[in-house]
Amino acid sequence: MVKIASWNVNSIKARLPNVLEWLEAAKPDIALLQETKCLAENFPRLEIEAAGYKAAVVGQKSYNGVAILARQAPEVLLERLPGDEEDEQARYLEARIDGLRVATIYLPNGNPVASDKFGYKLAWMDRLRRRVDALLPLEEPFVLGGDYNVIPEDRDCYDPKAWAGDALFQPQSRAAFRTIQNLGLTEAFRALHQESGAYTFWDYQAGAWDQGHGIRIDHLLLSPQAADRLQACEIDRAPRGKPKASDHTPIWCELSG
DNA sequence: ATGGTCGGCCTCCGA
Repeated sequence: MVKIASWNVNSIKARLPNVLEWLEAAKPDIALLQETKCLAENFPRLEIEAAGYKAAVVGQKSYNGVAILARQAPEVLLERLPGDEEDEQARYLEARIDGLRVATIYLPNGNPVASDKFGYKLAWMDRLRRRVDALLPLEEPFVLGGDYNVIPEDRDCYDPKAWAGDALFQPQSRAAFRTIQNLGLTEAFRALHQESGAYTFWDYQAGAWDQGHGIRIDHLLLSPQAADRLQACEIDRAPRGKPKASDHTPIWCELSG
């Protein structure tokens, strides 16, 4: 069995105690992190290694940043999403660990909708679609996990009306997410759970966590060969309730074999 | 109750 988790940590430096506590408690074999918010050379590798994990890192000053943690050093396959040589934002890292291909994804937020940020989001999603298109013919097990910044359906949102104008909830964003899935990927959480109100993000503002006002935007997308092995997928709410929490909480899945 | 919260950091931007 292999346990793969994804967590937007909202700064690896600010969150290091929380991340170390979570690694110790949840014991993922592979951890896909987003919003590390630091240059690769400033990533706290020593502390992560002391916890028993090797890190592959793509960093950037102040914003974005992704990493993959695993017991053995991940074999890095790609450090950026193909399709735009001008794109310098640290949002994608693909690696192989024990025969399994994984990618950590920090998909652009896209707000405000009436700005070029929304166009960048949709273009990034089309690049991801093309990447999936290139990977599927390999017929490999792979997991693309991360902060997709997309609320797939009304039931993934406490108050759909409140999010109607948001980039995370635009019909175009949701359609692009569906298009990627419809290439043949399995969204692990929805494959195993049908309930509404299962969230992965609660805003820091307005007591969203205490009031249960969340959204589900962190997803694990599995290739057919990975989906065949899917045993479990859960959202781990515990880290969101701790002091100095990230605004996201981890999601994980287990694959047999 | 017409606000409120974080993190990084060229004190405002991004979320």
